[in-house]
Amino acid sequence: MPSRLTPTTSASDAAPSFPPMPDFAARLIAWQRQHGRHDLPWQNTRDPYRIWLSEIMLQQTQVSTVIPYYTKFLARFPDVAALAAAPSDHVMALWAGLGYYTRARNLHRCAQVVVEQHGGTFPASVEELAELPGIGRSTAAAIASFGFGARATILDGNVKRVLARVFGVVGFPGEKKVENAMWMLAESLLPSNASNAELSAYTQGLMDLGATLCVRGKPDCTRCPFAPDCVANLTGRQRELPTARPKKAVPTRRTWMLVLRDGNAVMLERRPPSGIWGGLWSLPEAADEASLAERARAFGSDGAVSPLASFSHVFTHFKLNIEPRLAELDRGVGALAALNDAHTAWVALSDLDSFGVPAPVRKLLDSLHGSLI
DNA sequence: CAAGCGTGGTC
DNA sequence: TGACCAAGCTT
Repeated sequence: MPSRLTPTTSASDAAPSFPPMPDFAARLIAWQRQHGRHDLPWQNTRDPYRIWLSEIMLQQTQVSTVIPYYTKFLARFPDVAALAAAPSDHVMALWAGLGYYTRARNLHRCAQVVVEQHGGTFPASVEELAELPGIGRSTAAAIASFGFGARATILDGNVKRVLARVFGVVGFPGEKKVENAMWMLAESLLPSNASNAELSAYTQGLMDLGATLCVRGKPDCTRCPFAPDCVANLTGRQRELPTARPKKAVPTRRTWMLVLRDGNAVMLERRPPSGIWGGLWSLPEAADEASLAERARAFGSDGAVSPLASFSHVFTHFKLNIEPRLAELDRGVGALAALNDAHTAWVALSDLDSFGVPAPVRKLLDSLHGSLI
């Protein structure tokens, strides 16, 4: 029998077991009610639509980043029917800047499935929720817990960090084996005889503990209800748990972007539905200087292309060096409008809000707009 | 299964 | 200032 301070799971353990933790749920619920968060914009409602919308936006995204987007979406699309009926381009335009654009597409599809196959009402079970586009196991549990008081566990970044520290779970949580062990542990910690309200508070408590006390950098163990039992706290290993992601070199790519300008308008191209910035509107690109000049001529420019300040943008898995080039046309607004189709759009620099434009491209165009005034 | 998928916060 | 990663899901 290992000491309760001994890590009891690792990548090589076939059947991990964990130290006992009496009253984990009761202590967490009590802590959440006294010290947790109760005034986030998506709290104090049982409307599954609002809960779902917030949970999708919060995937891999911090609360402070989500709040303005959540407010915008709720104002424009007050219910699931309004969202389902909206054109895809409107949804993408409103999502622009938030990242992970597959979420926006799945959000829209999910709204349509709820309307067409569930009569406009979100299903109440975790199993049915998890079948909907963009809703995985953890998000389904969050929606079911907050919306219906269901007994289901989440397992997000907060919970992984809390569990790794409190129970001394060793191994990168992104690894399947470690994640599976954490799902088992999280399930085992759910309270057995709790009310709907208590189950909601329990789920919120998991998130709140990880987001406000058991943070990555400097966890505030003095205020933690699990400090007397926490493996990381008792052994001074808060910094080592959870186990960090294995380091990997980030490759660099380079692209040339064409700012084709006619007066106050620029030309945008719709990107392919999958891949980086899928489905968004961006600038025409080429793999080198000469190819870009060729594209400019094909669009009717005289071939005079001038350089703008280059910059780089870092994604999760690669770094992109962007070489913007400026070319000018003088056709006038009326002639430009006739060129627009499903893949091409001439857009006034003052009207970019109507299009889903990637954040770094938006910044480039905004700076250009500013310099033209 | 691991890889692909954005952006901004934080230190 | 670059490293690290956040209320993960899909392929």
